[in-house]
Amino acid sequence: MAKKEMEFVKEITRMEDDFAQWYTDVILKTELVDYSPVKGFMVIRPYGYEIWENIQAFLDKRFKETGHKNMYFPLLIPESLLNREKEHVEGFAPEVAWVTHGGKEELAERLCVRPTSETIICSMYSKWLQSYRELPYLYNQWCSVVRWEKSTRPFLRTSEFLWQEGHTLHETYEEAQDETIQMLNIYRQMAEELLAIPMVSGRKSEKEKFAGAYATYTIEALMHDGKALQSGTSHNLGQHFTKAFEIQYLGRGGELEFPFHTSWGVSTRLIGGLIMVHGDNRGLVMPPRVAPTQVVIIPIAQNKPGVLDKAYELKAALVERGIRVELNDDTNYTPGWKFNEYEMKGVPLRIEIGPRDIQNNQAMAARRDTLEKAPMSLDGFADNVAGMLDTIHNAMFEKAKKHRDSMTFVVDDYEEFKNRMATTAGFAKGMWCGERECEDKIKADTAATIRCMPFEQEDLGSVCHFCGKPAKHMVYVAKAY
RNA sequence: CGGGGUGUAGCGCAGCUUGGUAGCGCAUCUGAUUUGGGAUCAGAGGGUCGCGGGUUCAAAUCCUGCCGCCCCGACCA
Repeated sequence: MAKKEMEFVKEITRMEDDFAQWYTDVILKTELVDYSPVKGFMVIRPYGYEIWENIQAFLDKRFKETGHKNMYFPLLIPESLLNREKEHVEGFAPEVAWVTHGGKEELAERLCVRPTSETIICSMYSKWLQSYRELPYLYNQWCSVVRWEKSTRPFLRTSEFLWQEGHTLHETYEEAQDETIQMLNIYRQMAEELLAIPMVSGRKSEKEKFAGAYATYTIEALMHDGKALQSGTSHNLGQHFTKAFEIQYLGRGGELEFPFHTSWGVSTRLIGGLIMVHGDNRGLVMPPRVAPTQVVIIPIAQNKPGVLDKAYELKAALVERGIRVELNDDTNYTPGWKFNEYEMKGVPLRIEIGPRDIQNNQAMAARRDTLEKAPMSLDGFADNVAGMLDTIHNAMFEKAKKHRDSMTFVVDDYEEFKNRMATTAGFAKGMWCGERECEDKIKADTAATIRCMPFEQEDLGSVCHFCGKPAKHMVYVAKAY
């Protein structure tokens, strides 16, 4: 058995040996994605897509609870529209894909495949908005966007990715700012309550903010290998776009006004994040609330009388309770094979039911996160399972938080900071002067970037830890995906 | 766009040095016996050897051009 276990582990590269290869092995072997015939474009397979559907369901409910409605805008944007806002076009121009022909005829004006939809949405908003009475505009769309990336990795950076983008208009700056922060908070809740990923949230520096934004806010997670992942952004766009697109309305005082604008988005990148935060050398570890399959039931010695009946009875009880459950009664595979298979796929809880268990009015419950196996009573079975899933969620969140905290350090000494970024990486906390020159030097020296100026500011001193000038903000610095 | 690697069955690889009718493991299919941590036996199917050109009686193998993909950087969610 020990030998077989070693053989199994060999199928997935160990994290410690090569984290990037581990990631690739896991996503391919668990059938989350596959590479497509077009470079940089991935196929999301059913097991991966179901994760995205669960993320969508969670967010869509929150969006609607906060007054937003969904809509859909076209894939293609005329070049002239993209060019309307200067910072924006400069930010995205290098990575847009162009449609130049319709059939055999060359188009009079090139059309870009949307890299994001601010421009086309604003052009329509300017047509629609007339009066302050219509504000706020609270809309969102679920779609995919295309950015022609030079180097790509499934989920983390692909040329096309699925996301949602909210686009709202408000009467005042304060309202727009409240909206921006509200949506960031929803993202943070989603990350913590659904994905069990602890986030640092805060504001981006001028260098890192969205092209055309007044201010960008972000949630940042730390991956198992010590690199950070920007996991969601919310932008206060001020009046940059509304002025460029001449969105005007008649205000309360009878004057024409420009509204204040926000946009916010998360993408399928989140799936990459949950893999790299929770996964281990056996494969995926799915947080229970987002897991496509939350519980798998494996009957043992299933041809013995009563076993399969009991297994189906347990499944029915879990379905009744609203738990996503799968029962694998395929006789071509041994229980051991199934155990390994579902562990690799990260199913949070495995229930084993065999003749001995039935005799004792129990089942064996094996947790994926801790790999612990213990008897579970069949009295109140569905409640026991539901409780266990919550326990697993909480344990996974705490474990991820502990890991992040263990890789977070204060910058005392610049040389040590450089050294640490080159080895174990992690989150570096420090005071920062706020100057672009200093930020550029950090990147040149370490390849790390300022991830954010967190809302929860800590007073770590009065001078910049990176250049010695007077400090303005406390920042998190990390290497990023 | 720079650096590195790789291309032979669905997947992982051997064969190439020294040219001679394409092989192994896993997976798949059929049947039987099995089932508390990746079962066993018997049988079966599956290939334009990345693409083009050349040398040769003969090319997976030698020469040549091209292409794809992966990883690491720079750029970005």
